[in-house]
Amino acid sequence: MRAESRKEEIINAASILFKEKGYSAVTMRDLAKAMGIKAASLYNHIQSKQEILATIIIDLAEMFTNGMNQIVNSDENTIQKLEKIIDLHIDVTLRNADGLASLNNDWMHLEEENLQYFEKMRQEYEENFRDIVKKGVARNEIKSFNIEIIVFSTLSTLRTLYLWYPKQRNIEAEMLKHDMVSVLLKGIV
Amino acid sequence: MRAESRKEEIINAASILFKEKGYSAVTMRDLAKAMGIKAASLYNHIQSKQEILATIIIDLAEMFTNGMNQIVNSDENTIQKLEKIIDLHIDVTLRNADGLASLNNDWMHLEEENLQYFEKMRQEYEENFRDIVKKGVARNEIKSFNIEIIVFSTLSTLRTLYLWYPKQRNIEAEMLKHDMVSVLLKGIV
DNA sequence: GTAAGAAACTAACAATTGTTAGTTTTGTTT
DNA sequence: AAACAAAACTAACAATTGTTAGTTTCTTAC
Repeated sequence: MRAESRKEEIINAASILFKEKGYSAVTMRDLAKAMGIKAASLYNHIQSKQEILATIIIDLAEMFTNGMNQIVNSDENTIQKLEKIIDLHIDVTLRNADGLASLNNDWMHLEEENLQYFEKMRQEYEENFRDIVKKGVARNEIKSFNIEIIVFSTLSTLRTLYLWYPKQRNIEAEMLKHDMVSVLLKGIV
Repeated sequence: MRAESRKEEIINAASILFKEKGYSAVTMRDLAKAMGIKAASLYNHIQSKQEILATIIIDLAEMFTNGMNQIVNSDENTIQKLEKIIDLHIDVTLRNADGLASLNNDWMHLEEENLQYFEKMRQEYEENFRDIVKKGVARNEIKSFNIEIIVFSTLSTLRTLYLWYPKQRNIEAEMLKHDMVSVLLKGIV
């Protein structure tokens, strides 16, 4: 396992604090205390509080974007693509559940270019998702409910995984993937 | 339509700002500007910033608690109860979508008694939900996937409605209820 | 038109914020 | 042991925060 750089340690500590109280409510003194140093010392490793937030969010958003691009460019059927999207969310959640809190709740505190970049990625992600569902309905692979409702309902669950999965001690990733596919696609009744 | 008191106007304006930036990032001067007055003038109507947050969140949490208690104490079957829970979330969302942002994202900034009261209500709500699903599985009204996954998945979608529904111009409440029941209970495949 | 309450205002406060400058300590390499 | 970089420190800053005190203005009822 690669040794973490001091900067990475700070970003990980920040992810946890941001998850607990949100970006705006966490002060640099809070973060320093969590690291066992003084606030001014943080600036030997990072440029600003904003840089921390941007690093957390943009890295994660790019993971989703890259994952979705691979899925879109594959020649699988709709159900297989949806299964891969579920896999993608579970994988990213397992890798960085703390950071996903910032992506979901604090993206609006990004500044200028990073905010625009993030919003563009998010919009394209949702459009790719919607197109997959739309084609699925057109090909009768998916029931023809309102498309927006299907997209919203599925995406809500996947986006909120970060809040829930870390609390579950006895659910394996494979079991989660399997049951999640079933629940989201085939229903519970 | 009943005339809004000045205090209610302030709380509604605060709900919108809290939704956009979160409780911690909204200053009393931001709120005053949105009301067209100076920050100090707010204190003729409210006691503190914290009181505003507590009012928004506790009122909504009590709506959910009361709604859930009615459902639990009814003698309907599992599917009917789940449908009523979906109805409840849609109704509360339609009534106060802005406030739900605070309930979902800023509850941890409540202080002392209100924080405890909220956490108690939330925990009981989730337990009631879980019990309904559990009974449904035991009676073979619901497929026997992992219960936690079913509860999490359904609740995630319902809790996130506030983010999504206000943006939909051409979805009627009745149509939303119908398709949401179908998607969540019967699946999309 | 005056009394009274509601609702706005100005001015200021003490505390906290992110950040910088300059200095000292720690740890490693020669 | 000397040299050097990494990483910590102290002290302070200008701006912003929620809130209070005291005062003025607006609205309504008699």
